Amino acid sequence: MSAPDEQPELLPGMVRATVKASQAKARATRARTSAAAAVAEVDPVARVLVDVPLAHLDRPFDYAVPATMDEGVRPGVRVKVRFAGQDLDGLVVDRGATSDHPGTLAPLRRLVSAERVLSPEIAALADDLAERYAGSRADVLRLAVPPRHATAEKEPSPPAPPLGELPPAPEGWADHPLAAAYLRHLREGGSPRAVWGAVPGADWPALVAHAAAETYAGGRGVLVCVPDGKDVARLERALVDRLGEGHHVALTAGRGPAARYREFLAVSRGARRIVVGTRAAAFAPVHDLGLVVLWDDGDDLHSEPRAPYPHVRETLLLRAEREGTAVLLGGFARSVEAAYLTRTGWAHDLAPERAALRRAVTVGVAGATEWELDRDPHARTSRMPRRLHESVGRALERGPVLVQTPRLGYATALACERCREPARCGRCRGPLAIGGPTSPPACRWCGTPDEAWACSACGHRGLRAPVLGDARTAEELGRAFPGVRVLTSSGERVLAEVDGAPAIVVATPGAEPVATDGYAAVVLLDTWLLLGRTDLRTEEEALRRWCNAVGLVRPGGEALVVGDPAHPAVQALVRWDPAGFAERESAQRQEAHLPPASRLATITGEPGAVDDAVTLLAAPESAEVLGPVDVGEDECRVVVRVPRAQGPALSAALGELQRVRSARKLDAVRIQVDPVGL
DNA sequence: GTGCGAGTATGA
DNA sequence: CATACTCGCACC
Repeated sequence: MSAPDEQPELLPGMVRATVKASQAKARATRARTSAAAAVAEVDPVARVLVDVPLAHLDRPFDYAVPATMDEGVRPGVRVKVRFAGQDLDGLVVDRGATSDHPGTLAPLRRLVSAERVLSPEIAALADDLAERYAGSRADVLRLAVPPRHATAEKEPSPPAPPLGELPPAPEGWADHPLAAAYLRHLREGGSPRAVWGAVPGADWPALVAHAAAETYAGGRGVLVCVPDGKDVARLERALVDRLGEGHHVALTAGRGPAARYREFLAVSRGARRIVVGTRAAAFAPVHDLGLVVLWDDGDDLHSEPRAPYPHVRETLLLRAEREGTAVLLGGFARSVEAAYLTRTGWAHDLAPERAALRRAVTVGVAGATEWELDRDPHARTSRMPRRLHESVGRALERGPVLVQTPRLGYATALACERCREPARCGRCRGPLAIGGPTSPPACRWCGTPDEAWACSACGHRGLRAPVLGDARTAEELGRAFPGVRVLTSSGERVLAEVDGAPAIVVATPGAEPVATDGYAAVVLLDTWLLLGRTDLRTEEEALRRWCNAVGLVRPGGEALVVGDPAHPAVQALVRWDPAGFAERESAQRQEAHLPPASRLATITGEPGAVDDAVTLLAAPESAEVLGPVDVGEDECRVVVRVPRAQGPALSAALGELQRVRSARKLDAVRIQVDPVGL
């Protein structure tokens, strides 16, 4: 903050005068026993982001820096300030000689700690994200800066050891023609951006660790975000294999506040410059950030459930642009958003060679339709057609077999027992579901019970709950393959890893254990169930889950899909073409004015408040307002949609709306920009 | 959100 | 005219 040339000495002097006046006034009016503290000689003004939940107060406020705190008050430190009659937490974002505030400045109440927990980069990121998601900086900062732990803060953060000789590079990158150039750029300090489609069976943690090591060896920091703790553990092991101990930290939820803060400090102090973690790690203040990596960006664990609901992909891409870093967006599957990045040329496509894919896995479809499956005597007991049963039997001689089955209760809708036609309400066509063990099936939309249901397609009167769940599946498979070890991994009891011995491993999507040397075969059961949902991302999400399971196969292994070979998502899996699928999906969404070619936002709340908000919203000309629709709990929701180019204008309008509503004390509405599930 | 001053209602 | 209350707005 430097004074303009034409007023060299004037501004600082003015501020000092103002501050002194404020102290005089405070003395006079309150007649405190102790004299008001002197103010710092140089840069007596601290700009502070105060932790207030109100949108219209979401901006820095200026405070006078007492001389006693002169040393410690620097950008990024925590302070306590008097604000609207209460003592609140704040973060110093800047210090300067002058203030724009016309009144007198209150002094900082207390310097909580001289530890600089908010770097300028993360402060800027919080600005970007608050703007983008129409939320407040305070909310973003609550996600970005972990709670202080005084004991952990007293401990020093030992520096990372010198980088030793690196082991030979893993082979997997050779399957991607562009990878060598990409990795070279990383090492040389460049900022290449790529969307990477991993080959099934690839040891992706080793490949990510290699990319991280190249960047690190070139003198820069790395940030890797993965969906869950299981992936963090895998990546940690890969990083240690590659670089040795002590070069990275893991930032995950559920490791306790002390550990969390200790690891955060190791990063903010620059003692560690490689970070791997789950979504909270996206905010890690890595020094000299050179590369951000996001694995499986389609996993909805990357979507933050707390306001303002930022998505890790968005957070990392904003950082990459602002901090000029390289980007690696990897996965076995490809999200529509990732496809959009390659389509617009924002990122390169680090696609695998066709030949490598052919070597990696053979995907076959078994049991053409569920109808056929039902007529097959084998399928009666195991939901597996004979051909599949034989393949699994053979694969079991070579190693473990993964069987993916949809989670119990994943789809609660009922279907015709005979032809699998989804059961629909006779009145409103909504899905029928079982309310409880004794109640008759009822419509999930209008609530009408239907005791005399008959299938509209075949006239059959029997209903089946389509999901059998992993426990039942495991039991059936145990009977079908006597003497074979059957393990399950789902829900509360998730296995991280299984050994190479023959076993049937039944897992729900996302809970698949890694096999030490990969699975001899991967079987996908009940694929029609994952496709039975009706939301926007059903097919993309189903394909993602299948690809992630098939990704665990050992090189040269096989995958078997029980499903409809004519379905586009099943075809994309068989041909292993998630990129092409995402590309087509992306084009379709563009035609239908859906994200990512459009930007959507939802406004949710009491009907009156939502209605009011829509009236108040100064949306861009091109905006469409859809709804409101009832979403239960006396709440309703509208969707606002604009072409992507108008996205920033929509965000700005929504932000302004929140500030106006907060200032006028109107009933709160919840705003979500680009919500994942719609 | 809280605190405060202006403005309005109410009553001795 | 004194006191009690609501309303609106600033909050550094």
